[in-house]
Amino acid sequence: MDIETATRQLRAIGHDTRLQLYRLLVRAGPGGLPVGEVQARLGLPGSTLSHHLRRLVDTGLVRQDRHGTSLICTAVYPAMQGLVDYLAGECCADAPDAETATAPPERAG
Amino acid sequence: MDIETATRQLRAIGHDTRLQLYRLLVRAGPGGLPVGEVQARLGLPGSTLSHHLRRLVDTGLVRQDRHGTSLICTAVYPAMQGLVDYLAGECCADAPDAETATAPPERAG
DNA sequence: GCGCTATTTCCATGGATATCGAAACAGCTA
DNA sequence: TAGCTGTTTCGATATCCATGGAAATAGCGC
Repeated sequence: MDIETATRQLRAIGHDTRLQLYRLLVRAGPGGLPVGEVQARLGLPGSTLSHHLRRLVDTGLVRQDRHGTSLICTAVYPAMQGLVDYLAGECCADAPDAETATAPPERAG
Repeated sequence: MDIETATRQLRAIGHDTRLQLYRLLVRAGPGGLPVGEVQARLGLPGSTLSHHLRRLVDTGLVRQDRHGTSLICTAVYPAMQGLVDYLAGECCADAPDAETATAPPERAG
């Protein structure tokens, strides 16, 4: 997990509609949901939804698989897990001794 | 932690410069760093840095305290902890049974 | 191939963000 | 008060982002 990937994923879910969308897919479970179903539940125009979905897919947080004419959207759990792990490990250590314990030596300075 | 706060915080760190900035403050520990020191380390113009810092302070991820003429910036650990907790709990449960545990009845089917 | 449903791309528009120089402001010291 | 250092606000510009209607594409069944 590099910092660039992290920021892109963070920005992807840093939007009300997209976070709701992602939550919906997470709760739908491994079976996922077709785009049309998501559209019906969130009440969004197709083009807008497609735009947001693309963003999530693009950053690896969501996967899409064809199933007939429908496109099934599924939350990619490991991706979010990796992001949470990154935040907790790299950024969220609640003590400065993390520098000597888990954090790599400061490269920037 | 409501979804609106979550998205705002996510968007705040969903930016390369701001995530680097936040990491820097986390690694600096509870003692924090003055703005000038951060500016020197990241090599940013003061106005740009101030803009980003304001964003982080505004969302509660960073705190600022006067110390003479310097302004000490400190990472607010509980804020990030809350965000990580929210992501892990609300969004990152790898099973649909989260619906029966915490989810509202949006289970239209 | 034709028609049907599901989904995306195209295009335009309005709004938010990022950037940074210049000037203003805050607090200390003499 | 004058002057110094540290930090923010002002102002302007370029860029990215969000939104959604209309047209195009993808796959299925006949």
